[in-house]
This record gives sequence, C-alpha cells and structure tokens, in this order.
Amino acid sequence: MGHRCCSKQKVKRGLWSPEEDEKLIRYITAHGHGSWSSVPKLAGLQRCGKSCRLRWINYLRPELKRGSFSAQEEQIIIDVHRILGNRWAQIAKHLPGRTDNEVKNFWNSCIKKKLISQGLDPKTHNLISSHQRNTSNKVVCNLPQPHQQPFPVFTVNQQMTDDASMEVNRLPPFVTLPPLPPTQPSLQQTMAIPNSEYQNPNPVWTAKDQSSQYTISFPCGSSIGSTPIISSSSSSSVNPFGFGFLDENLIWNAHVEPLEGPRLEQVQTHQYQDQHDQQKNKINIGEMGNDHEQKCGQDIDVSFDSSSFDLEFVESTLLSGAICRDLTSMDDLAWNF
DNA sequence: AATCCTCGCAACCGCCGGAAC
DNA sequence: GGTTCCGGCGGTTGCGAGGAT
Repeated sequence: MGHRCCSKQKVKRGLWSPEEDEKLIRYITAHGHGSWSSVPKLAGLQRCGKSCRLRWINYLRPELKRGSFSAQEEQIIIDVHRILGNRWAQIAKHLPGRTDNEVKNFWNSCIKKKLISQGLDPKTHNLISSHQRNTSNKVVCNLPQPHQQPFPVFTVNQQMTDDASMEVNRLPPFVTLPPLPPTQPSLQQTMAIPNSEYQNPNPVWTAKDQSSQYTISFPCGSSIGSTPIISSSSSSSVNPFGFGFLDENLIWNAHVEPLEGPRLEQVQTHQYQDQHDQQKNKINIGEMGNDHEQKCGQDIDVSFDSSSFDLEFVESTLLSGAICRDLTSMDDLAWNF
C-alpha cells in the first residue's frame, strides 16, 4: 500500500545503498531537509520522504553515536523506561547521539531479556512472582503499567483541607522523586518544599495508596540516601507505582534534608481537575504556618491518585539534570486537594 | 557442507496530532 | 468545521549474519 507521500511516485524500498546515502547526505548538508516530502525529488532519490527522514535521523546524522551501548546508557534506559514506559523517543532524549529506534531495538534485544532473567517484568519493572514465573513462560502482570499510570500524583482528601496548612507543613523539605535508583545520581530530582527550620530528627511522612493499600514512609529530616519504608497489606513484593524498586539493586533513594530556599508561592493543581475545584482547592503553602516542630513526629497520609499523573512533569525533572529544583518553577507538578 | 534456528537491526507500516487550507 | 498534508512516534516485519545441529 505505502504511505500517502509516496503513493504518487515510484519509490524504492529496502536497504539503502551507499550511493543513496551519499545523495541524501549531500543534499541535506547543502540545503537542509526543509520539507521531507520534497527531499527525495530534490535530492534525486527514488524514495519516500518518510524513508529519507528516517534514514537521516537514524543513520546519517553526523552527531549520531554508533556502537554498542555502555553500561551507563543501559542503566539510563532502564531508569527512564521504568517511568515512561515504551516512549522511546523520550527515552532517547536522555541519550545524546542515540535514536529512538536504536534504543527500542536495544531494549527489545537485550534489556528486556536481561530483566526477565532477573525476574523482573520488563513492562512494569516489578518483580515477577515465583508463581507467575513457574506457571507460565510468559510474563504476567496485572499491575498498573508505568507508561499508563507511571507515577502517582499526591492528593489530599477533601476532608483534610481543613488541616491543610498543618499537614503540608509536615512534608519533608526535600523529597527525591522515587523511581530513580541511586546508581543514577545525575537523574535524581529533588522537590523542594520550603521549610527552612525543619529540625525534627526522625519524623515520618507517608504516602498511601488508597486502592492498593500501600504506604510509603519517608523519614523526614534524615540525611541523604535514607530509604523509604514500603509497607503493604498484601504479601506481594510489588508496589502500586509500577516500579521494581524492591529489587535489591533498585531501591529508592529518598532524599530528605532541610532547605533554606525560596518560598513556595503556589502549588498548581492538576490540569484535568475541574476548574472550579482547582480554584477551590488551591493552597498557598508559602502562607502556611510554620508550626511544624511539634507535628513532624506524626504521620501524614497522602493519597496517590495514580490516574492523574503528569508525564510532562516527570519529563521536565529528568531533563533538567539538576539535583535540586525549587517548587516555584515546578509548574507541572500537580496536587489535588 | 547443508540446513535450521536465533538474534540483531534496519526499515516499513499505521496511527496520531498539529498545521495549513 | 472538515479535509489534507506532514512530521513524529511506537509496533512490527523482514533480512542478513552467525551459531548450532
């Protein structure tokens, strides 16, 4: 059948010859690609514009890095895939000189098998139970897909809003986004919550998933590298977030420490939430009280709404490469109240 | 040596969203 | 508002190389 752009003319398919490559390189180097649909004609190629684009992007671009993937690149792919799922183009953006096609092929040919051999579901990065592994060679996982609901958004029940100022003040000043293992410090992203006088040495705040009855406890005020405690009402070793961080090599690196920083002016509510509710529920943490000292020893339950995850936020956090980023610039972060 | 099988990878296909008309 | 064009993306296919039998 063929694509529309090449249905009008006779086009060659299959592998590109060195001569065709040469023509394409020469043309694009001299003129740029402009409209891809016109490239084949102008470059003297019997190819579809789409094919030219693909050939250039995947193989002829001078900035491409060829050769096998390094261990570090592999780890980055795994880390980002855990968050984004099969969004190869997004994953490839974290790997300079690599293409989405390359990453996809590498995943399918190598990483996928490696994860399976480690007992991990390559889709969810969760541990595959021994029962599942024993009863079928196929990977079975009914848990939320990371690319579908990859990262929950904090929500606070409406009934909590009366105490919102009090509760929010108990949040740790710094919370490292959970899915990234400590092996990739460059990808760690810290969320700053202004709380300059955070002093309680052993407070805990917990994130609770209502549907799955999981609770994650973050030791507030602890030093870098402390590990959250994940408890569950089920006996499964998996978790509601679709991350396999219970694997001994993939443990969260909760990053909680006091911050002297700019004050948070506003927290954006989720984009999909009803506009009225957004207005109603917006809170200004910057205006909140600062009576956290006597409250930090208590627990706070924060419900996860895994259906309202903001991928752009995760994307921005990964791309920034910064360790810390204060919340005033985290416009994509969504909070439901 | 011939055949079969597996694997990696380049390329294609179909879908989608945005822009232009 | 509907249609067409185009670029981008993810899934899939098909081919060639190399290893196993």
